[in-house]
Amino acid sequence: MDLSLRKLRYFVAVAERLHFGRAAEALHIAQPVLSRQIRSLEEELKVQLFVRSRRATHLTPAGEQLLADARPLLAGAEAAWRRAVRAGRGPRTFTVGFMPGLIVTPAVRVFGERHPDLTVEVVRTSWDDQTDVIRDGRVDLGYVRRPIDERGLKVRPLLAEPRVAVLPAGHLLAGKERAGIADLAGEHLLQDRAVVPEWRGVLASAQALPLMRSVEEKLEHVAAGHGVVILPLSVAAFYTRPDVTHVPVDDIGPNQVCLAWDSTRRSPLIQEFAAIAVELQGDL
Amino acid sequence: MDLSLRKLRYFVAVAERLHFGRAAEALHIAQPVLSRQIRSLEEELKVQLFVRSRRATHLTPAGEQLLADARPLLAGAEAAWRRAVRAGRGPRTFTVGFMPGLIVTPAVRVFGERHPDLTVEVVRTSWDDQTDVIRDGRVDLGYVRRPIDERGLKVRPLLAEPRVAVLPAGHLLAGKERAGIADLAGEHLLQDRAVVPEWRGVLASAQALPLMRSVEEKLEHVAAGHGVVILPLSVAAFYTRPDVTHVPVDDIGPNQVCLAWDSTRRSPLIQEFAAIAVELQGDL
DNA sequence: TAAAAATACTCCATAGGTATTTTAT
DNA sequence: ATAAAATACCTATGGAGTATTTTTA
Repeated sequence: MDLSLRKLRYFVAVAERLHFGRAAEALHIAQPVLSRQIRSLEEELKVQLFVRSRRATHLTPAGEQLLADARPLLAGAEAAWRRAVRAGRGPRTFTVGFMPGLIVTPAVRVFGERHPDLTVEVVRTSWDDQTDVIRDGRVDLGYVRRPIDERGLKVRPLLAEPRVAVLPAGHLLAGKERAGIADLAGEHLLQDRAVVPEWRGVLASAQALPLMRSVEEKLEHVAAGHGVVILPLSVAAFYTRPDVTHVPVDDIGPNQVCLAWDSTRRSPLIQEFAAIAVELQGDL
Repeated sequence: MDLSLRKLRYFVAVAERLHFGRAAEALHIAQPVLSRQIRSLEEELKVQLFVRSRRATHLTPAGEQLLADARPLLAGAEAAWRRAVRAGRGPRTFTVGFMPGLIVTPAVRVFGERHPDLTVEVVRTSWDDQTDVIRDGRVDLGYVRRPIDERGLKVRPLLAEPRVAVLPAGHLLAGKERAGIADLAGEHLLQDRAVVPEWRGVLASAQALPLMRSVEEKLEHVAAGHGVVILPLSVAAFYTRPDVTHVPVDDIGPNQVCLAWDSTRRSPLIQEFAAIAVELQGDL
């Protein structure tokens, strides 16, 4: 009758690895336990989820379907748990996430003044977790930068800002007024391709990306001459260092900044914060 | 670690009734079992959910918060279960929901022709369940009529159609070209107020509404002279009967018809169906 | 034949039941 | 005094473990 979220979590672990032994290890349980739990899940649903063959395990169509639903469901459960615990402990809080370069303080200040009883918290996010923190309840509302996976979210465009190429200070293009994306041909893009779709079609050297979790680390690599990064203007302007400059790039579309929140929720606080943020934006 | 959906379901039952005994009865379990399960949930979360006093049980703030998240979570679990089972049994299906008066066949036909392997099903919905069927996975996409609770849904406006007052054939307004909402003063509205927000401000007789689940039943009551209903033109035009007519009402806004689907999902099939529906709409 | 998953078994935690007690009005 | 929830106590199922067998490229 009730779907077990534990079994669902186990299922996702196996589906991600397509290997019972390694999934069991990752879950810190014994392999036979996992085999039995998956089998039990299959019996409850009366549906086969995996095809087990000698040297490979793979998903059935039903398994694919379940996997698609499982992740948001688990994130939702985590979010519900976290929010309930938070509501029970101490003062009421409202948490805002934001990506580097975005200024949230004015909106937070106005919002905080209207709700003196509320503790307003602020969390800096990154490309990797900017939407995860919304889905799993760590923040109530996030300032995000597109492109994002909008599934499960309510997204409200806030502003668009131009993007620039960040270069070593000694670069040919350094100091130029503007540049075209063609001028970057041959450069190494120190970034996930998906973030700069316009990069397709550029003749560029493809190398393995070093792991860079923060803007600071990206700039370190740029300064070291490993390549260039494309950043929203406000970010490039914020993280200033003498050995790095930036030039606007004409044919790269602007970066869209949006407000986003969990689409299953309609808290008056979320609505109010969003209204304040939009209004303050209009003032600029 | 894992939230138990069973306990969550029990929690919702108690939160809805604020009475352990009656909730236990509704759940077909014994009252002490329910007491223990709720207590166990409170211990897992380390948060008090209910305040139990002698003749009343009520929710704590944490309980309120959990209740807000619980329902979509349970609906999501049900949807995931249902879709997995469906994907496992027989041929792949795509299910479309629609409200009375809406014509879905052209879109279904085009979509079905492009996917000969797919079984396309159609489900008629009502005011009460038009969004529930989306949330709990009974349909993949729905043609809905606003206003709806948009939480958890992705909504795409499709068309707007004028609304008319449906009257007995012998009514004063019968046969008129147009009417204003003021002309309906004193009439009994056989409908949920929320559906016709413009009705506020009309001097109208307030009576208990008889239970009417379908358009047919509403028309029966209109014919019997019990009052009037406001319907989208296409609905009034479809359900024709000799003892009932309708007149356009000027100052009631048009009814908006939208496509809606579960916002956590982004299936190519849903996208494609939506595109076809929008395109066919443009042709009219 | 060897890696991978399934089965066999044991143990304890948890969900269920009934009977009874506590509690607050 | 009494309605409502909590506690006590018992049973059965389900999840966890280890040891072992089955399966198939």
